[in-house]
Amino acid sequence: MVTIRDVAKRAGVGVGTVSRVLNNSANVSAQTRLQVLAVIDELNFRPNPIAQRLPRQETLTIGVILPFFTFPFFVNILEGIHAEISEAGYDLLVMNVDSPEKSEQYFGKAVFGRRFDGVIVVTLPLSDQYVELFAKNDLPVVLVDSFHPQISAITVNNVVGGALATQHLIDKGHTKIAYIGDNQNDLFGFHTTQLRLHGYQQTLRDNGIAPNPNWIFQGNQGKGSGVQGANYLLSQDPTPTAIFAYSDTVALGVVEVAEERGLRYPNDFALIGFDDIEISQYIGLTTVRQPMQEMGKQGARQLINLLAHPSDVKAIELPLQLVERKSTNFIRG
Amino acid sequence: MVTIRDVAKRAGVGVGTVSRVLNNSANVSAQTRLQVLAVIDELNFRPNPIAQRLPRQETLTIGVILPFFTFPFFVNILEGIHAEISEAGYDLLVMNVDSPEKSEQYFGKAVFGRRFDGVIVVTLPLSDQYVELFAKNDLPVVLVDSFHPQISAITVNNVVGGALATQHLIDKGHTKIAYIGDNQNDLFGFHTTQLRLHGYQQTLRDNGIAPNPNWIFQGNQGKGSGVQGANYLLSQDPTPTAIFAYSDTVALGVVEVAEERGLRYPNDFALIGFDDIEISQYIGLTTVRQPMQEMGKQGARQLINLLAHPSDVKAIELPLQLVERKSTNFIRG
DNA sequence: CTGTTAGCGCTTTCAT
DNA sequence: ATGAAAGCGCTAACAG
Repeated sequence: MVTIRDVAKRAGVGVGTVSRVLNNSANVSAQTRLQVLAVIDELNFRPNPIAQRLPRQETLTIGVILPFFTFPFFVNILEGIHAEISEAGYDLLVMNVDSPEKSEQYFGKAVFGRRFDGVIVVTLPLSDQYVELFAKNDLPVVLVDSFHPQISAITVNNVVGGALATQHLIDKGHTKIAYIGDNQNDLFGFHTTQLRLHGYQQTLRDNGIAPNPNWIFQGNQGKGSGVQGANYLLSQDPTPTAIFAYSDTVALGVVEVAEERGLRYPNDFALIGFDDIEISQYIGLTTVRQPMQEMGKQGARQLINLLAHPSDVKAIELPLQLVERKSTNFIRG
Repeated sequence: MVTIRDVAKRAGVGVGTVSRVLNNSANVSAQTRLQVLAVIDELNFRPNPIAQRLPRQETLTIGVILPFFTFPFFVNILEGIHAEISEAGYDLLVMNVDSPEKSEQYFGKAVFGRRFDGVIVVTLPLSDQYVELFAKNDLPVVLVDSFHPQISAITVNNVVGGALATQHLIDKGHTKIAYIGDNQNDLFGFHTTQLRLHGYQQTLRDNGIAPNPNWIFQGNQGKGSGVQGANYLLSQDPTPTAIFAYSDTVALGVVEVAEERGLRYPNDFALIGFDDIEISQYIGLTTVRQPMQEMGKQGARQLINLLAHPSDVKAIELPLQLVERKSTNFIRG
């Protein structure tokens, strides 16, 4: 293993000088620089990143804490983050939370471990306690798809999203509109399902429609919520004509049940989801699109900015967009 | 920031002792251990991982080089790897190759960077040159969905996979069977498309069917390959009755074109894919399932084993499984 | 069993 | 502009 010392010796200079050319610092003559560079090349020397990090007191790595790593929503956000972070020369360490204990464990690792120069938290809520801990340790954090008043955050407006979806259904002529939520994440403390529900209820009222509590179902397991929800709704009397599913994944469960029962959208019922994951275009699902990759990118950019300007906290809200496909496209004759 | 020195001082012992209790090494009296532990707790001390890595000469992190991070196939493999790696207490650094240059860059980073204790390469081929470099640097590598005779590898048998798919179609009564490959990855040097093609051709011959070169199409862009391939095949005369798509993603492209033209499986044509990504179950696509997550897990386990026993190289082949769904389920009346 | 000390490979003053 | 030297926080060999 060739070290900076070897290079210095061979180039006939001090290690300090080698370090300076490595870091492009001023105060090194063109002459010497070239010489050192030549030796570095000759010896194929690469500085040991760990050895660099110790005296610099930085890790050059960013930690990302996120749940359910394989879900398309999170993968897309992660891709956005990864692109920006690696572009900026930082390493990315992914912490995949698949149980509440992991969450606690990773937050602890992040705050106390001196492992990261900054942290991005996706979807998971950040408690006041941790906000304080992050602050105390001068560790920049940004939230993506989550919110805290004192922390930089990239969000969409889920109430507006719920309203968008509901209004679309109403515009299509529906009045008997159901909502299937998903409390899967209650354990982790997400609360988007409540926000979208709120937008849904508000919009119904704004249109003079009284929300029917029998048409609101809160499941607790992604696609499973859709399955349970669809079965539940189909057992109601009267039955709703349109379903607003908390997420595209939940909508998938609804589709499954519908197929089993020989029902198909848009003719037998209307269906709208949320997120616009890739699969949605293949099954013709109308949905409210979240700019997932962009959310990741912006989050990463905010963090990188915070590294340089620690007090430049800001909250950014990205727009949601209705994507209309055949699942809501039945025109009553 | 509290260091090991602070702990030592406060506990009235030497730093060596503190280090020993930190690393659970023997030779420290229960008495002292308890005392030190108390102080660690009191001061809420956590050893600085970077400072630990330097003298230990290990990074405690594993690098994963993989392409197209967001594709379900890779996400699933990655999840398997992540689960095992983090279980074993290592950090995971993901290097997402989305262009040939990135590939070169990341391999260089892995070999020369002293950043990793070991590396997992997914799908990308490992050149002899790099095999040598990894060896020279005593850096363990394992390949997942890729192969090299001198390196531990987790693979499936793609020739057999091609045969499985083709035989299934033949068993369903088809003789006019087309293959749509995908050379997208040629740039990156994948070659699975050739292997599956080989299995396809071999199986046709074994069944006394002469492969028709007009029914073989090599696209070059995932779903796009399916789109081009389907359009091409539909312009042939005669037209095949069944299509074996290189991957489920390619099959998706075929479905898209078919829908545009008002064709639907299984009645108008039969379709089989490869991989069994999540979407396939929703669109009723028959496919050859790869045990993606298991491939990742086994790869990680092999690597962890190599860390302890550097010469214990082994090649593992995991089984493929035909998953029959409606896309091939037309029974000729 | 335990304290002391010499590094790990690099960065960064501090003189010169 | 540059060399020497003092750490960064920890581990591990050494001496007791």
